[in-house]
Amino acid sequence: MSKTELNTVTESRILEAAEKVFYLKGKDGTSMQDIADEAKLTRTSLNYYYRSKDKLFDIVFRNTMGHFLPKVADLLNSERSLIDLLPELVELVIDSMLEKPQIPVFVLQELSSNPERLPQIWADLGIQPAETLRKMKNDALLAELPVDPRQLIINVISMCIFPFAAKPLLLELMYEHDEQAYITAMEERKELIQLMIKNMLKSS
Amino acid sequence: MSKTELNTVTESRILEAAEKVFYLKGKDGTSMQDIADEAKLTRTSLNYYYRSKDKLFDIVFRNTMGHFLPKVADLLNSERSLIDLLPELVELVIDSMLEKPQIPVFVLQELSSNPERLPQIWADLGIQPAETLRKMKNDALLAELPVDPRQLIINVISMCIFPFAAKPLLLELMYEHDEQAYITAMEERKELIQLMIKNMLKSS
DNA sequence: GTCTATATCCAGATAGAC
DNA sequence: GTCTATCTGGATATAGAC
Repeated sequence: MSKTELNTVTESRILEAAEKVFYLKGKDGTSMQDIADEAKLTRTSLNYYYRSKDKLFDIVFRNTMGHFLPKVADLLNSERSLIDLLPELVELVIDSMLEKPQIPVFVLQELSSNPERLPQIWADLGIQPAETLRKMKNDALLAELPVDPRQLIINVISMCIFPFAAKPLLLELMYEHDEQAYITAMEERKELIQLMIKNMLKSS
Repeated sequence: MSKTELNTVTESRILEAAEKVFYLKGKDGTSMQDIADEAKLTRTSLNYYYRSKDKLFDIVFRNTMGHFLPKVADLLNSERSLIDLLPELVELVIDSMLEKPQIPVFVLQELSSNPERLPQIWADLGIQPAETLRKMKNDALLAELPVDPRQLIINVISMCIFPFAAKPLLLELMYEHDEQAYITAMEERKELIQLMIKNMLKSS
């Protein structure tokens, strides 16, 4: 292996370690030492590769958003009606969360203390909120619905994401600490939410 | 005013300041200095009243849970069927969140990094998860439903709570930074979710 | 590239004057 | 009760040897 290859191997080992610890303890709860321990390196080396904690966190945060937002953005930027897209959206979001269930709390906490990050995120991913909102308002199929389309979408993403944000609670209250039972239930929700959507579109 | 009255006035001023800053920046993101500034005191005085940051945080956290969980617990501990209780639960939870919309992220973040706190919370509030789960399984009305009652409840609390956890996102994406429009929409959700519940109970 | 050693800073917490 | 002054520890980050 060449030196630059070794280099990138170490870099990604650091990123993995950083992600793991940041997800677990949050940005402020994590020290560079924690990450160094996890990556089996000294703090100095982290600084060598990523200069500062802020920079390292920033990369982890962007990677996290990049893990699922681009696919969501592709869907939203397509010319199809939102109603057609919803089933795919549900599938997509739940599958992403099953891979990394800690993402919701991690992202919500960061956005809640630093909402000014949002514009940068849209820019990174080529999303234009104003444009998306405009499209939604002009969407012929949506316009005929008995419900406010925004409420419809809020319902869907709430049901997709919240059960992961509240994982510890659900594990204890509903699934008797049985991880597998919890995961199975989350899988089942993909079908279940599709059904709920159909109901919402019918009801008046 | 007597000295002890002045005392308690200062104490509650500190608690208010602590709550405000903890809600905004999270436990690890806040320093005692931040709280002291907010309360217009020196750090020393905080320590005089509350001994340590951990103790202060603990009180804020318990107060927060106490803000809405006792009412929820009362509902769950009653002998009525969960199906009857759901409408009241929706009303209760959404109203609580409208009062303090930062609660969801604050609580979810803390529970996610310290899930071992949960047993203490049940103890404080006289909730017995095992008992509640048992009651749910023996609930005659629930047993006849076409859906897993746990999924039903997850859907309802997801739709009640998530829109507050994601407030910055919704404000930007759906309500063009119009706080009032956002609040009105959240109010409307009380009715809307009732309707969704009816649909869930009908569909097979 | 990775280490040890060190500089700087800031946080939490306490002692003691008033 | 509230302050100033101080202690101690831990965190980020850099310098410089190997």
